[in-house]
Amino acid sequence: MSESSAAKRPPTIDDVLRLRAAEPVPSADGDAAGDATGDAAGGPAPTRIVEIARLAGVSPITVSRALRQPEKVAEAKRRKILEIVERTGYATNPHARALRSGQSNIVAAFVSNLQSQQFCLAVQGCGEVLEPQGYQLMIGQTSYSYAKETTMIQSLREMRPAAVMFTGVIEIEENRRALRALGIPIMETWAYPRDPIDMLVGFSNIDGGRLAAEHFAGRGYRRVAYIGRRSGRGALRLTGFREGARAAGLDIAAELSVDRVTSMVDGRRALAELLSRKAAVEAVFCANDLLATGALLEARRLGMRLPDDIAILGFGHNDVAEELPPGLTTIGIDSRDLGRQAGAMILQRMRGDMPPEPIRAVELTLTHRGSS
Amino acid sequence: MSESSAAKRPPTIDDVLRLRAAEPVPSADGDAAGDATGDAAGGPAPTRIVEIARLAGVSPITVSRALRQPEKVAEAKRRKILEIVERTGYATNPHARALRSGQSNIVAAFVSNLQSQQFCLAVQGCGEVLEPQGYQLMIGQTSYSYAKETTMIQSLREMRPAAVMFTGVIEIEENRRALRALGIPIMETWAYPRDPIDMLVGFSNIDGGRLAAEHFAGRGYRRVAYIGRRSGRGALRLTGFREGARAAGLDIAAELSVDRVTSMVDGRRALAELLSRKAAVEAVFCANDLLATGALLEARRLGMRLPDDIAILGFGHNDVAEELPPGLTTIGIDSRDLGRQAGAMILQRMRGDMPPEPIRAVELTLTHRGSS
DNA sequence: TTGTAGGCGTTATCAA
DNA sequence: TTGATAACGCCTACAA
Repeated sequence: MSESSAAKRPPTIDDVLRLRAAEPVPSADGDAAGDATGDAAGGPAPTRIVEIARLAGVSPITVSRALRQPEKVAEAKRRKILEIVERTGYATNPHARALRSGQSNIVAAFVSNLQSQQFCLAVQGCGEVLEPQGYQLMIGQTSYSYAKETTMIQSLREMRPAAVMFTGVIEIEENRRALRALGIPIMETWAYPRDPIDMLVGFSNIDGGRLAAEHFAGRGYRRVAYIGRRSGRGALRLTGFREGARAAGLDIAAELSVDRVTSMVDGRRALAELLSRKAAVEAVFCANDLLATGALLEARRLGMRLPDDIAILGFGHNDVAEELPPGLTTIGIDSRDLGRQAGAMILQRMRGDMPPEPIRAVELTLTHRGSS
Repeated sequence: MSESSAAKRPPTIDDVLRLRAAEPVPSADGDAAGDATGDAAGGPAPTRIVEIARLAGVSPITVSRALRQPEKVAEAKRRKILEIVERTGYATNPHARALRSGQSNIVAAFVSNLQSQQFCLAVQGCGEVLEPQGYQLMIGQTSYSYAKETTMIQSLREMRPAAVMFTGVIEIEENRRALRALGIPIMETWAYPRDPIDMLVGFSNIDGGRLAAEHFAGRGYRRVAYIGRRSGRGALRLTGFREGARAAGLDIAAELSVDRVTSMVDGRRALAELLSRKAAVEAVFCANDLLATGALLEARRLGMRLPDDIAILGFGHNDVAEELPPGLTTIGIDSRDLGRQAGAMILQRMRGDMPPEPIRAVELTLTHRGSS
């Protein structure tokens, strides 16, 4: 840093412009070591609890208590200790703590896909609850691959987190056993199995599919179609859709299987394929919003009017779905809230309380917009 | 699990349907403990290196070496040890290792916004390089907040990661010092400051802005406008845009400041505001694709033809930008590749090699589509 | 309320 | 190439 030696304030426009591309000059250019954290006392921050203990004139265990169970330390001592900790910038070594206590502050969170807005929201919600309590989220991506899921679950044995959360449920029996064997809180989400490994905040994907069929029936569509995966949650949504359609007397004119969903293009293609079948479909239920937005865009590209020429219904409550004219009708949950609930339950279990109810359901809602 | 006791195979449709909503039954229902990982030898996996040492008839340190520096252990012993480790499912305790060796296997990655496709791609790319080498990414979100950034950087002192990566650069001097004081590899990205803290894989946002102006000039637009933030990277892109516009003789008819960008709606609003000014703008450069897609949608909603009535140019190479008719022209980088390069450099530094060049530039490209 | 003693599981160091 | 010894920093168990 050359022009500016200011600290403790947000950067101004000048700071920002300082970033202007220039010859790379790798390092600092002589700015005096000043009041950076840990240097307040004039030296590097202490790395061991004994140094704090010495400064405070108490034994190490008292410092330890002052940090973890302040109520167990006399007011005066506690204040003095915490003041010294604050001033010196001392930070507990989490490895030593975890080694001795057997308790880590890391919670592993696995998402099927980091690109998914809803999964990220759920993880964020979970982090909002856990981080203020001193836990750190470690995020991994399973990429909808059973092989990768298995590898990551194996790696948990090494990582030794305090708990694990998934944006999904674990289907492979061997993985379920491996998770149970960890002996830590395990949170599954995004479905409603009857036998979760440990805890669950979920919803019934079958109900979601049924809701889709009921919505179509209510709007007067008769010939309907499904686009989506036939495995995992897609299969469940399809099952519910079929049941709902049968109950309402709808005619399922087509079920289009899309195995890999990586972009809207997959939805575009699927709709084009569906239309090429000349099945005279009035309404399409897409198993997720990425497919649905692709289908919606394709329909408009072909000059079709929504919902008159074709109605489209998605799943997932994705943001983009709201913005694309005429607006995508979509079924979904409040993902951030799901994450918060999951975080709160995990927290309870880590603290040793068994939560009153290890299984919770979140509400599925349908947001009606112009596409149906 | 009731119907199915299968393991070691991907789930079939039947397994999936088993997940059908039902009465919540919290736990397992008597499936015999079997060959789950760690149980292959008939008992729980060993948790200490001495147990492996005993089984192999060697001392603990030899097992430790066989795992970390196999070349230093005699062939026969090494094979025997690794076979036992494999068979029993033993996993090294990372806390003990980190405590004794002072080396963690955790790399902290901070993104400004987890919802950003490009940032996630960069983190994914980084993980692709680091995870096979045994490192784990710990992901945090700074939410474009200097306060949160500061808090998270403080928490690094406790976390003691092996390295830190940011999808951005650190502007606040105090934070820069705190990071330097950690004494670990620090990676900054997404800009091109002349004095990175430690290492950088970046690009010049000023060049990006200039590229935008040059593109407009090349397509024959004269009256142009800017929509975006006036802090951080937005300010840099604006600076470059101004320079490019001046050099090419363009007329910047408006500069619209948008401070919080959370959804496309911000872009919609900004364009509406811009149009209300009756500035007869021909082309708009939006500092990011979220704003640009919002602007594009708003323009179409108003019945404007792109690019004839108005041209729109974004920044970020976002996926969605490709799909929205008529396709958004956008400037950007290969984010996954940036992440991979960053990961490789971090790896080199963690292994103690100073990489030949601590600063690398990635290429900015313009993808031309129908919106300009 | 505070302190003493000792060990969590691993690896650095030194010695053979 | 292998091993003995000790220490990393903290917290549990127990005692005062």
